Amino acid sequence: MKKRTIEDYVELIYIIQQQKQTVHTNDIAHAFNINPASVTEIFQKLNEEGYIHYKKYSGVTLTTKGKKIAITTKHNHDILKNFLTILGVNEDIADEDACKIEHNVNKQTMEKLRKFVEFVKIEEGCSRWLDHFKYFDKTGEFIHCNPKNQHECPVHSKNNKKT
Amino acid sequence: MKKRTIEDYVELIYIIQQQKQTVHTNDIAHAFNINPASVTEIFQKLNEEGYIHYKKYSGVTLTTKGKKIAITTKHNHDILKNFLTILGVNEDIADEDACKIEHNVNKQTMEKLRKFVEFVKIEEGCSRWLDHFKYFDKTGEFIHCNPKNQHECPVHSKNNKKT
DNA sequence: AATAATATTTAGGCATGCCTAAAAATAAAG
DNA sequence: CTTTATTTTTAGGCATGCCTAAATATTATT
Repeated sequence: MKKRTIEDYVELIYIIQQQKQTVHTNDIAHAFNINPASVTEIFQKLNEEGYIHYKKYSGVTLTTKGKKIAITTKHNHDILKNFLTILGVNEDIADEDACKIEHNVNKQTMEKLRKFVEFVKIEEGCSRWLDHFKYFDKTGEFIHCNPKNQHECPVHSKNNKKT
Repeated sequence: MKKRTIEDYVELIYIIQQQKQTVHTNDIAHAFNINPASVTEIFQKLNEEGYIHYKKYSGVTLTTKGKKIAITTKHNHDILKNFLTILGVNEDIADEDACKIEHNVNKQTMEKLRKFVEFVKIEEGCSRWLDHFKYFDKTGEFIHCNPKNQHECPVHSKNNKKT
């Protein structure tokens, strides 16, 4: 039995809302594969706690508070997913795991991860170490990322075709 | 209300067992700050499911099955903690977050993280990029990790004192 | 607009992970 | 070895996050 949090629901509502304006019980029920009746309960709770505007039978929209939560949650999710993707985790798994991690994690941790992703992004194209990491990941072989070794580096030397 | 899993308990029992042989309800109750009565219930469940040997009033020990789970869980925990520490997360936060993440995460993800930590460990001392990342984390300034820039790199040039 | 189809809600139920209070077993101190 | 203190267990309770079945709204079809 999966345990879903307020953030999960708010985030999903946010995503659906970008295409549909109002979000209905069935949208959530399908996406999370739970019973519409359960979604009604959740809507009631989210409404009480001020995350959504809810009126019986009319679907819901996010309040400002709700939208704010949704955005930071989605933001965290994206960072995590990007990060995992950098490490070479498959996209679908990265997505899944990002979901599981995103709520639990300390702000500082998120911040470091964000920086890491940003760092790698800036490095893009000139990052030898990441190539070396990927090579290490694939082959188990470690090449010293040392300028003087460069000519004999199987990852970066000219006469080497990267797979 | 924190949600703790079987792995959490088994792992804790494992850790305590390394110093105490048998683990008592109060040990767990203190460590997790929950009521001893709740621990009894948990012991009963863990016993039924074959993770521990349990007899009323006599404390518990891990079964082979339990020990196996505990070891891999602790292993994952260590990887996560090491990883977060590499990124510069404070040790206590790293520990806490490792706890939260360790059960939820895909095997592939764990594997990539493990490799990453291993990679960085091997690189130890000759890893310019990590220094550059830390510098970027601290200052927001990015230095191209390019061999020809090296002489003007504020992180690695001789006439620079690293803080 | 009447009826059929679909969507939503209500009501009642179940398992889980914790709680408190009180009972029972064990350990410690005189 | 008996009384007291401590630990552990039992019993009963509560909130949560889901479920099903049945009732009620809404929407679509003729």
